Amino acid sequence: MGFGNVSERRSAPPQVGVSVVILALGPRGADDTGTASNAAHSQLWMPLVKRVRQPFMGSWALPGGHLRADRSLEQSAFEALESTTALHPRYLEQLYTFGDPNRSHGGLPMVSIVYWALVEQSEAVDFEDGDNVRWFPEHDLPQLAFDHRAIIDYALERLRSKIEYSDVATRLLGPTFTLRQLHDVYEAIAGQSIDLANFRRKMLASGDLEDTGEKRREGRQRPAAVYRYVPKEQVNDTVQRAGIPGSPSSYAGDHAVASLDPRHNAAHDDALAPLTPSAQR
Amino acid sequence: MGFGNVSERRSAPPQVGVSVVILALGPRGADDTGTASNAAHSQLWMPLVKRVRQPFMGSWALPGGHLRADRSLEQSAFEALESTTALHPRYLEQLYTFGDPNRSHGGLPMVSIVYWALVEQSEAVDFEDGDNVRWFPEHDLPQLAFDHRAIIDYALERLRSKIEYSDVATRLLGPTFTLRQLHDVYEAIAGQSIDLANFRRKMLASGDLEDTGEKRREGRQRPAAVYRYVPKEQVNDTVQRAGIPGSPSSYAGDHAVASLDPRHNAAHDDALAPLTPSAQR
DNA sequence: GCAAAAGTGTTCACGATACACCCATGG
DNA sequence: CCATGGGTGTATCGTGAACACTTTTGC
Repeated sequence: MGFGNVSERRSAPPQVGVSVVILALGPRGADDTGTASNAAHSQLWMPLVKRVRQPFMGSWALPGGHLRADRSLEQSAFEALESTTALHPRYLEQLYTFGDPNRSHGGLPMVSIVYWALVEQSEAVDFEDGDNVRWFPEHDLPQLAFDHRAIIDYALERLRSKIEYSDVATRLLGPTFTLRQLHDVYEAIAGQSIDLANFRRKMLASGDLEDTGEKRREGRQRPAAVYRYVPKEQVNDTVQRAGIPGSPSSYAGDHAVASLDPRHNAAHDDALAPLTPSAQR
Repeated sequence: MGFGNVSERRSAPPQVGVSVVILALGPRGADDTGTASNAAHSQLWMPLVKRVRQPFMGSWALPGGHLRADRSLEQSAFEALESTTALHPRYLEQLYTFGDPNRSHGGLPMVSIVYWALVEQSEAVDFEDGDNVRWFPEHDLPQLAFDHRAIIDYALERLRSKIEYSDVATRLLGPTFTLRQLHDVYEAIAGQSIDLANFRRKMLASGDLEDTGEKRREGRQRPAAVYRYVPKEQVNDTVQRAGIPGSPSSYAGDHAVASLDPRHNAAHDDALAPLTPSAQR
């Protein structure tokens, strides 16, 4: 597969791959090394893989894989995620496509279609490290290969903005949760304290939380009510378009995946596609 | 360039290209055909090109082009835009990457990295149609090739959400404008009437509009003050990352390109990259 | 001076914030 | 019975929507 000469190689299309930023809520108050990060809140953690070839051999990098012509981008992202980390995301959304010619710093030009995923805490609860995959807390990342550091920052930005108008926060928890747990997620993502009383009211007022009737005791005092996320009426025309962002869908069985409107890019926005699509918002 | 057999072709990577959704503000009240669309506001128009090969030969489609390993994605999008329509965008941002295996409906699997662009009204003021390129109003689009209709809808969604927290609206006008002109843009994009008094106050309160001192007469009555968009203080660390969304930059000379935070997608968000980057928000 | 558009003022409803408070539970 | 966290009440503030109003211009 050799190219003829330099100019042919220049006008040739670049290589294309998929990468995934995977995020999970870290253990309560765990700060790993005693870094200066505020130990009050939980932190977001993510798995990274060690590169075994040049360039950036030995550096940590985002899990990734190849594209296949018979798979949707999302499926490719899902497979890359699953094969490298064996995790099952509760949320998966395209983040951005990176293709700057010099992002590979000496390697061949590479276009990366990047997705971001959320997995629930219990999936990674032990934050077990394999041979070539290891979990790192958001505030204590190692040196990263390529432009992966910037990509992660962008994913975190997206998460932070998206938490305000979608249900992404619930995807870091299990299918049911207490208001305090949800509150913790919001604080972890925002990185600052949020008034619990007002938070509670706002969440309940949204109408998207359904009381399961169940009670759960987190600490050693009074048990809290357990809720489930149930998006309100899906006022939506049935215009369904495969692989089109803004069309959310179910995933891996019963895990609904949020959509969003592309504010800011909103903008930007989409959701899982593989299974039964069902619109929202 | 033939592949060996079916299974090889399946696991092979798909073809990759760039496409661009180009939007401009249509002439005042022009409705082309007397369709049922509310003739009160202006409308958004976009140029499409006629396909000259299968699949979808003869259908209208988004302007597009190839990727080159020695160009950034944005540059490739810019070149595709320029070579097919000869337009100079005042805004260019990555929209989304589409790669569903059956979006080509019989053609080879194709991944499209789609950008969206805004050009100012005067650039396309005559909405002149070339041989194979023609302008269409948002509410009177022809049958489109591939999934391009859905892509356009998504671009419009993005524009509509992004207008609320960025300066995209001004990119549909020239460098200076009256509040009424800006108001018209907002109404065209929103598709509904907006209280002019409140709109005026809100815009001025944002602090991003600077009175040029100039006066301009649109109709035949009292001339209006002319403003220029001047983003407030750029409170931003100098962390600059090439090709990373959220980092806006200048373009084609003096045309600054807006950034955004990725709400909704924000999605979703980035801006021009080629020239001197300078952050915002 | 009249029509049309530019530009200002005033009111109201609602949502977000701050913070005081009561209730349920386990030890 | 008391400490801890669950859960509620309430006053205040700022923003956006509605709409009445004044001012400036051209004919």
